[in-house]
Amino acid sequence: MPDANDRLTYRDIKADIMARIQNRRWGPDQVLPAEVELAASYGCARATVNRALTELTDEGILERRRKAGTRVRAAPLRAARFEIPIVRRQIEEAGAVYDYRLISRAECRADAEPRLGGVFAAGEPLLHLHCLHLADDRPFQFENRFISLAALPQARDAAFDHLGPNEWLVSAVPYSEVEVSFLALGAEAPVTTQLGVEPGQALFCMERTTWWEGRTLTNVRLFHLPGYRMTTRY
Amino acid sequence: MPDANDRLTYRDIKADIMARIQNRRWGPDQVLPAEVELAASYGCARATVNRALTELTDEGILERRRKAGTRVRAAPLRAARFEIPIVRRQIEEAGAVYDYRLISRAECRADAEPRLGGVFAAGEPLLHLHCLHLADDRPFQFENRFISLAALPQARDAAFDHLGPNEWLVSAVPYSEVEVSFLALGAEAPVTTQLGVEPGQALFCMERTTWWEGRTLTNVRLFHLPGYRMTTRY
DNA sequence: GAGTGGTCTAGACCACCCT
DNA sequence: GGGTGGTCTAGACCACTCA
Repeated sequence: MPDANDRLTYRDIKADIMARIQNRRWGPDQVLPAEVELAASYGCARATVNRALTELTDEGILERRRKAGTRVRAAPLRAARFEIPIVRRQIEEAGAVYDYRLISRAECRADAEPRLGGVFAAGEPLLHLHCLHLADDRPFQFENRFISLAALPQARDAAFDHLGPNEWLVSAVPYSEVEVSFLALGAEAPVTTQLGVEPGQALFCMERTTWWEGRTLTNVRLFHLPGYRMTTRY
Repeated sequence: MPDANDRLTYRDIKADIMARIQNRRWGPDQVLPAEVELAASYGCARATVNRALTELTDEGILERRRKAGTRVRAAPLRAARFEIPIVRRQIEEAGAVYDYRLISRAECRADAEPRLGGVFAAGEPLLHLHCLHLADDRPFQFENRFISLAALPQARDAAFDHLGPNEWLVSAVPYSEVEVSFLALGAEAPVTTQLGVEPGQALFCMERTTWWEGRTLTNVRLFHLPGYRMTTRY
């Protein structure tokens, strides 16, 4: 019995269904009434119920199969959504002054580091950049980036001394396919000197690889200061 | 020009719009035609276009405001979805045999560790558990958990020697509110001995705090082996 | 004020897949 | 075979917010 005389929205229905699940009126693995029945009992159109149920399914609370019906997931399949921050915006939103420095810029081949073997085509020419992102003049994030010169030859003409490679890439090739990983790495040179941390210190690292039409464009490892964490609620 | 004579689905329309954005036919910050016009040009109902545009907005590609219309986000707001794994299922899906061991079980107060101050109510009685999750008899994940005995007194009666606390909690209080963090921590005792790693070794850690009706139920830190990473694509 | 997206309705057809 | 969810349609009203 959710609302009063007013018409129900799909949000009301979502909330009501969620409440029934939390109250155990609809327990784990239990099959819910069919959409038509729910629509009748809520006094609304089937499409409205459908939207509520579809969203709860996307959120991992329900499980739906044609003919089998809708049931409450016994172990809710929880998925956390993390916004992938753009470092400049991240720093500025924290009220600090963003600054950027290019530390080094060199060309190399894809076999320079063993881990690049699985990322780029063998022997492909790469641009290798080390960059530092600062918040209020203090190191905030160290960037170790490789850009494929085979896929993006125009990167050779970009200096990257004032515009960071991320912002350059977003304007050159937005909306590409991306793989993101979070991992923990012990600090090694040159991260240690740039971030001012001890060797071996545990650092939170975000690694990102970007493709465009099947070709690897860039791979980057972003190293954060000790204590950094990514957080979300659900 | 997406399909042939067949009726268009909202997926076709999504794909077509995405393609136009990638081809720069609709560049960054450009305003798209209104829903009614798109519907006319695709030869379908407005609701179908609406669903496509709504999903692209949720995915961070578009930005919509009433009256202002729909525009292409200049810097696509990317959000990555990570499934929060249940360790037993994670191990079994990798084709390994799951095993669980309770390492220690003790009662303490919320001031036992300084970091618990911000999580539990001051001085609250807690159950402190150390657990090990194994894959094929090898350590896979170390669990350092605190459970509020004020909020969950029935935890006192659970032995946790065969059923892990996560599975116990899921059956006791499913569908609660959760905050998840990913962070990097240097290994310390007792993690070092349980996972068999050197002190200071960088470990990927997932921390999770769970509430129910405003009270903190549990806080857990899950430590993974070196090299562990969480990955997703978008 | 007026144009846009947000949502609901009532009806329909179909694909899937359980029994 | 038949019941279920997935999707589309055509129309409608409303809330927001820009100019």
